[in-house]
Amino acid sequence: MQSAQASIEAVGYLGPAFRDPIEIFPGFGLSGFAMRFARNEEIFGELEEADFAYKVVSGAVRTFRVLSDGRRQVVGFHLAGEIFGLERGGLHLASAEAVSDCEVILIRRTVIEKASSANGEVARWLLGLANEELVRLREHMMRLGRKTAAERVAAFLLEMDGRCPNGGGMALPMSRGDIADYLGLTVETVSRVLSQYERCGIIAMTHCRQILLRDRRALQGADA
Amino acid sequence: MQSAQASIEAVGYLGPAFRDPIEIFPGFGLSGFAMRFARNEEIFGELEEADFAYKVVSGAVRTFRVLSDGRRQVVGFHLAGEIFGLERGGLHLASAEAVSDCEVILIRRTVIEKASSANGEVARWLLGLANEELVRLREHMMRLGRKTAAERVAAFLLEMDGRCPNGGGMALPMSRGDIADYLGLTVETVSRVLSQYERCGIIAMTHCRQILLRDRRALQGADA
DNA sequence: CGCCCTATTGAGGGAGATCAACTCGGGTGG
DNA sequence: CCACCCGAGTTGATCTCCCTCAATAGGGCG
Repeated sequence: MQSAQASIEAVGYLGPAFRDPIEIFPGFGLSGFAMRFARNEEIFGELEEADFAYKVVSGAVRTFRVLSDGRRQVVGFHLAGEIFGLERGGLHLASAEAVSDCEVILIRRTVIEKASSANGEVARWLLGLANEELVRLREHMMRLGRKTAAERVAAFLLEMDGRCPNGGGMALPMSRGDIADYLGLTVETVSRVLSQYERCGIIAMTHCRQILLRDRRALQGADA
Repeated sequence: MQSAQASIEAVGYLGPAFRDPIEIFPGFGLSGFAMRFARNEEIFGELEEADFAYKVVSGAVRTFRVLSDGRRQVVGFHLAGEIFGLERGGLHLASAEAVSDCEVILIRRTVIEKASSANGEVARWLLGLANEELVRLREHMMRLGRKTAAERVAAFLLEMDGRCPNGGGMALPMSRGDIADYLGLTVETVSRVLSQYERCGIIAMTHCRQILLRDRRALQGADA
């Protein structure tokens, strides 16, 4: 895991690291430049200066926090079109890494803040993003605090089914370890629950990351 | 638990239910009216129309969600000066109840939204509130997903110590059950951990809700 | 083809839940 | 003022779900 700066050369094989400026929120000069990151590469680290916010163009990103003894909590997965790293304050409160090779647009936070100050519509757009995230976090809090392993995995499958569709099923970009750290479980437990669901005919796994929901109703029930 | 409407008469003994309009965010006509709620009374329910946002004047409020089988997750505690019920969308995504007898100010959401549209400063103020909440939720997510019972309780004590000081110690407004449902634990576990901390001399409990942190360092360590 | 990382499966243990008994304290009514 | 009552809190014994440790299987990349 290298820093974003180091990666500019490191991922040269993926193509040009920088692209032309790209508009993020049209009409207010909120444009940024594109960068590519290889799988598992660090995009930014916890407590680093938060100079940029990020928008995923392709691929997937995870944000997470790590305790001193290595325990990791994945805060969220960010897929194409989504924005991350936008918290207030001068420092990032989580780390971000590429789940898969990916391309993201970087926008200077100073530019965003200036646009937000000058223009209420930008401020309201940011507010909308923050509120969407709040809804998701509160939902996830319920899972982490009060749901069983089976219920958490069911909720995860339903969440992802809408977000990364792939020919009738879904193509998960993340590993079992990422899922486990998102759901507050272990790799083994995630794997066991998935196997269980497959044995019951609730899901089908053509590859371990290619999952088809055969009985959405059952999963919704299991989600409680 | 009655609805907010029913409570207007129900809590008459607490004094007048309504007060004169009170400014919430000065200078933009964001004023509301005060209401009183008795301990454990419902302020609003999950999936009810979200006509109002709320600001705590005195006392404490809990917001929470409940699963069909009764499992409860407390999303947050709201003390004097804090605002709750402000999520986007037409429906409340959590219920709110008075932890103790309390007084809150109600502001029409339509008024807030109008002020936000007309005035970027209001929108930025709302954005700031949302971001504070995001920081708190992400921190709490780490606790729920990856921390032990002892670590969660330590984090809770440290959080509350700053928020409800009372003559050198702190006066918790909420029951063990509330704490347990906030931390994703059971009443028994919370009680056991607190007893443990008291036996070690890390805290002192004059009454069960009156707690003094004798060794903040140890708690910060336990918080990991 | 062979290596290594990821995923799966199995066996055993432990943190916290559950079930149950008991204590405490505050409020109410005699 | 005291006796009673009831909800809240504490403590103990047992259980269970998930974690831990370990071995095996699969799959992508050089």
